[in-house]
Amino acid sequence: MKQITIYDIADEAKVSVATVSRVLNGTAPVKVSTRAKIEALIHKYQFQPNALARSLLSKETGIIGFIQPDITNPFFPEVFTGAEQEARESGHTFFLSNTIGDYSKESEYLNIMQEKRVDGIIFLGGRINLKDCDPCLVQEVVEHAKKIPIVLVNGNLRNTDLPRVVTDEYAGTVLAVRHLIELGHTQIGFIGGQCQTTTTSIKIRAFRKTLRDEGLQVKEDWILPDHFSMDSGRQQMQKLLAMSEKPTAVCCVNDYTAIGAIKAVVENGLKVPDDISIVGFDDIQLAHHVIPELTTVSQQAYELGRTAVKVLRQLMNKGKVKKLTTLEPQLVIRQSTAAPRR
Amino acid sequence: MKQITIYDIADEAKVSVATVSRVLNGTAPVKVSTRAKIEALIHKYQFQPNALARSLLSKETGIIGFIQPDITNPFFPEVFTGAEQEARESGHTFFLSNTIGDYSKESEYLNIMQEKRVDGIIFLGGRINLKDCDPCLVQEVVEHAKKIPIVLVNGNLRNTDLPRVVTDEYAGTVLAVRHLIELGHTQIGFIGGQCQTTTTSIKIRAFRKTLRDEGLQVKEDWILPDHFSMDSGRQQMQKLLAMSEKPTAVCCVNDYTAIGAIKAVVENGLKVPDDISIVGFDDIQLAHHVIPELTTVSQQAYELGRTAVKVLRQLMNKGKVKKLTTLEPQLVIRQSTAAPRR
DNA sequence: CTGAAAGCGCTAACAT
DNA sequence: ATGTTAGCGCTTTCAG
Repeated sequence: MKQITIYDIADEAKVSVATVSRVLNGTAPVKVSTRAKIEALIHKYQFQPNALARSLLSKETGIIGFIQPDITNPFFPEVFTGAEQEARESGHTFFLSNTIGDYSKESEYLNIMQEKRVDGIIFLGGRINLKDCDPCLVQEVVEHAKKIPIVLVNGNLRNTDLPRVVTDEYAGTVLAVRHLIELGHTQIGFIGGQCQTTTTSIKIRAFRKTLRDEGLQVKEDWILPDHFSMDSGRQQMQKLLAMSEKPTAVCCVNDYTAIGAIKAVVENGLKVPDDISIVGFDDIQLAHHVIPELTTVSQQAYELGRTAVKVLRQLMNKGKVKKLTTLEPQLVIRQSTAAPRR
Repeated sequence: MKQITIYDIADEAKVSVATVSRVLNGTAPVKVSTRAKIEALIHKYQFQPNALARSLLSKETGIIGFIQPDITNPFFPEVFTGAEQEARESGHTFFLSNTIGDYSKESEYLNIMQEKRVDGIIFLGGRINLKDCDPCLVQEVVEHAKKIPIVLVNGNLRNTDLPRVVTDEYAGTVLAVRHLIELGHTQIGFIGGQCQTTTTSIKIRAFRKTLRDEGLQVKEDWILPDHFSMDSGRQQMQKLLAMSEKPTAVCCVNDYTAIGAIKAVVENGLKVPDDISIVGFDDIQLAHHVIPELTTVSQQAYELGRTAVKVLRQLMNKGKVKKLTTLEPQLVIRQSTAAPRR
């Protein structure tokens, strides 16, 4: 169990630690014979230099902190996978946290990451997605950002100039609503999301505006935010279906709620899209495995992750960074939307 | 951007670093007035002690390495969530890797984790799930395990005594097959998984044995391993449905393939469970949101994660550990299984 | 109660 | 080509 060190190698090879360090890093020429001797020892003991000691000196850990709310919602793993892919280029690896949108956990992780001297942080969800975030929580992030590069993904912090990478959720929602209108729908509802959340409020705003722009009436009763889960989608759709006057199409805050919504429709003996059209948001992998396959707005989660790392890397290299990178979402038409009955 | 150190604090407080260290750790009494002075400074500069320096000394990083093949398959995030929950008790956090079952990536991560001196490693998937693993790959893990505690989850390494936490997949499969037989099925197929994988071979073995024990015939053409993805389930079910003689029920290697299989059935204009019963394995959250809700075998993913951390902790504390902890799977009957037609 | 100093494992001048 | 040595930031004896 004892970890062996550069000294152990040096002793046995009868050279100084500097020489061992040199063969380890190829940082200066070493005689072939002594190099061979040292390499043999390294192999013999399966010696791995202590990264803690190295980092203490170099001030680099090669670690990126990834703060995200729910690893169980496939959207985040997809972003993570993109980030990981991109990070390979620069040899960075990840320290992952699961905050469940709990602000105190975010603080905790922010501190831990700072203590562990990660090279940078990618922040998703939680407080950066709040319409009205407590200034203290904002300030906390700003303080950390003074010491360590942070990029915000799909979120924002008021009065702050942290670099951000976002999907244009407004435009995405417009795409979704227009699609429904073009199919001939005039009675459209909105389901899911939390009001205090920017994702939700942006989407609802785009929803209302598009409806009005197209000369349609916005029925407030049909706007039912609640949560981001499948269960939530199911429940809200249930409510909608219990109303005397029902919409013929529904926009959902994300694919998870959309899947729940479909479930509710089917449970009521109705059919998607025949009786009611449903459109999601995110385009998680599952979206085209569900029955019926989900029409949705692609956020390019993977690309979002890659881009976040690219921006973070610029920041870490003290290069100039675009304060805002926007990815354009795309409408993906599949089976869950169709023209309304008759 | 400059990180401040214990020296900066000591200087400004006109005390020695030792004293600062004492208030930081509460490791010895400090006069109230000097303590106050120091604490004020710590707050003023938002000082966070450098964990690298600490770990260098303490030989503990508070980090657990989590090696897993596919963060995109919800089963793994569920295990991870359980692990994280349990790890909070001891203040451990996670270093995550995504190996995509690529053995060279596993090696790479094993090395990185070793260099970073993580306190322990939880290993899922990849080589530990191989029926016939290259001895070199086995040896590599064994070498690492000499230096750092490793626990294997749902896998094994031949001729090795690394502690393991596993679901009894054999028993789980028996449960699934029996359920189908009790419903009256006699024509049963098996879909998904990779042959070289122990999960798959254990399940297929249990599948065959149970069928025979119940006096039923095993039709080899109906055993179609391939992969673990939804697409794979869809394709294999497609093949099954194209056969002249078809089974009336199908066991799937996991929930993902089962969902793909349902998809294929519906695409062929048939119904689950009316025309064909389907049972999955894992009981991912999605299983009860899919239409029809999936009958499956619960692996208690969350519990698996918790247990893995518990065992790992014992190992880290050099306590005695059970070499093998087995979790009993449970049959969860939902809507995707029913008695065969007529 | 507090300070001086050694040392954790490694790298990077600076010598030789 | 190789050795010596001074840190990196922190904890921990050992003295006062």
